[in-house]
Amino acid sequence: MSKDLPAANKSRRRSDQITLSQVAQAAGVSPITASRALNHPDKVSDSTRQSVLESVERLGYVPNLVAGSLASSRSRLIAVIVPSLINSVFVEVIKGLQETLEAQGYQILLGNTDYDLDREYQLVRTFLGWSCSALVTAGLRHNDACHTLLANCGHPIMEVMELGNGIDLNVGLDHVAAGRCMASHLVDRGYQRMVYVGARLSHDYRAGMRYEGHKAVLKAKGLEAPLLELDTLGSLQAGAESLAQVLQDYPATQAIHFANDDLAAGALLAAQRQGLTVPGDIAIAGFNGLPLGQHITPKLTTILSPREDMGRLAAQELIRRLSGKSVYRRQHDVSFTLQVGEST
Amino acid sequence: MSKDLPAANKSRRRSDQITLSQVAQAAGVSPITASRALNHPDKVSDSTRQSVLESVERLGYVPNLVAGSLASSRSRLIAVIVPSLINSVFVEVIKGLQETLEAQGYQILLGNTDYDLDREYQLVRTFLGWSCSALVTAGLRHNDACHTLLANCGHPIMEVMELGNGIDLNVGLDHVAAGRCMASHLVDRGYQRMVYVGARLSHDYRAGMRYEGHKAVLKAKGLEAPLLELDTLGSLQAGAESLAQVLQDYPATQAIHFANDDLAAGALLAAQRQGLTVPGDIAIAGFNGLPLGQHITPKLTTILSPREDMGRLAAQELIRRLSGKSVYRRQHDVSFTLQVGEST
DNA sequence: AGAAGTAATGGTAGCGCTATCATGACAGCG
DNA sequence: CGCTGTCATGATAGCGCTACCATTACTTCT
Repeated sequence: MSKDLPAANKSRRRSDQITLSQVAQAAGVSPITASRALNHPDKVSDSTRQSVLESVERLGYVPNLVAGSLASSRSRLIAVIVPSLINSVFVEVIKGLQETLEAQGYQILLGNTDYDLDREYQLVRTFLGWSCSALVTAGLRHNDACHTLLANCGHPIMEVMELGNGIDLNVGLDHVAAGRCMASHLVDRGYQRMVYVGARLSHDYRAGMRYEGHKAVLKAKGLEAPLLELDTLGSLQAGAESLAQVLQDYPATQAIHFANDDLAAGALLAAQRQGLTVPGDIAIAGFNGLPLGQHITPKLTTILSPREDMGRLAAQELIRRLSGKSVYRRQHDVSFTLQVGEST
Repeated sequence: MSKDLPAANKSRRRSDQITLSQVAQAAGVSPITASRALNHPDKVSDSTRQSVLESVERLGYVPNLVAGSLASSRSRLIAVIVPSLINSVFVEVIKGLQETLEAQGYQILLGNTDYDLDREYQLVRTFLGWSCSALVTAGLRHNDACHTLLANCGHPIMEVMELGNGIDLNVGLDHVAAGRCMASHLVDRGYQRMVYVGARLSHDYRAGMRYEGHKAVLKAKGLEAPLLELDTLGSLQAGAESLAQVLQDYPATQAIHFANDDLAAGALLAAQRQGLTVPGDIAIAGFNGLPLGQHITPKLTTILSPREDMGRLAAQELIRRLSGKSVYRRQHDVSFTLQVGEST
């Protein structure tokens, strides 16, 4: 009769979701005990836990993680910030991260910077607002504000992809060394005149680091190391077009060292269409070790980077850190493998 | 001297983050006015807004979105649940979603079911716990519990990829029609004996729907429609292997209709290696319209599906819905295009 | 002139959960 | 027998923010 008393009707609940208090009431315990039954099962008696779980099931209770996070300031969210989703490399890292993190009950908050460091800063701010348990960024380069924020936010930071002097944790590989590795291979094969082809090296600065390695090797041998930088994203199409460009700008070229397999495969397939033999007329090398390279003829010489493993390892180290265990190593070199095909 | 009074020290704050109250105090306004200055800028005077923003900047305030979401029960998080990240198709849809949603200030919570409907249910539960503004799922198939939860949770639901009788909003294409389209093309080309090759059709049931379309066309012409179902994920490698299998099991086959371009391209490249001419010895057709298909020789006949557009359109419709505008259409057919190459 | 609206601001009281401390019951100890 | 320790549970009081209602100072309208 006296329900909905105006004075008592101060509730602001907008959803009529079941709350933990209702579950607790149904189970005949206090809300805090119900909370413990769900989050610290070993801290309540077996019988209590049973009856709480039974009530959860019966009422269809869905925990409000927002409220839980606010109260505990722990969210089990992990922010993952990548510069691109078009480039399958980042997707494979995400895959490795996700597989491992989801298994441990973490969720991924995904951010895409489109290679814009200011955008990255904004994303970091937003994600910090969600009290993420940790942040993962692709790469070691940030703008100053972002770097400061990351360094001082108090959450674990994992920087993946490249190896170097990171803010906190770091899993990656040495891109300069990878560039050196491939250049050495090409020199060993006897090529003297070669061009490095990359796409937007200011964005894909890791490809730029590989060029540095490439250049160092060639200079040491007294060879020129011309660079062709494309203004498009790396793609099969861009690779095909760059082949023509290289043959025009550097007609005597014997080998092309591409910044990635998409470009390399595009060029290789284009060479085939034009009746050029690879590596007879022109040798072609890539980077990444995409499956495609091993299915085209001739098989592509490339450098295999363990992308999913990188994600998995990063996730494992983060989990170790989050569970309070001492970190095995702050830095992990996942290394790379030269995969000699038939295209060089 | 008298700081840290035991009686006053009830605070449970673990982080020493700046709060909105501190910003408000610094700006000489009440917390609620500061809140409005940030979230409803048009509801405060220009001078107030200026001084609040100035304090935000000076103190380095990062809004606690968890607290905001709890208070307002709006999170600006959008859950995106896909069955796989290996399959680039889903990544492209995510890309389209993200591009559009991030621009509107929404963040993506990413979930991967690995084609497991129970896992999907768990993810939906978790994401509902985050009071997501909306949920996007790839596909119309869910288990009963999941379907009930989605239908009753009160949030907008967007089901993408395929067209059909959805829970709420739906953007996709008709996969049965796509299968019919390609089969008709092959029949028109004069092929009589053809095999449909798919990978794990119980998982990739949309490929199964395309097979249904394929079969219907062939049956209508009085032709057999044998199916080869692989037990691996679709990949170049699987495509290459399936070619041998088809030639062994169905030696008289004239054409192979593959469930996707990865398989088709793998088979096409394998055929080349084996000295088979395409389409002379064997015709090959795919689905998706991946760039790779247009770079191999002969160019692959395939069906182009607008994956990024699908994501963008889905995001736009969701935003329209979330901003309270009436929805233009609950269902959108993004359609597909037959792309005739040289492989058929 | 008085009613009625609008714009800018603030006080209060939650959102649903969990950290913290307190309580009572019972075991083990010299 | 009192003392300390562990276990299971509960009462209280926030976490940081915003919805809701109230207040004040002005406009505008009939």
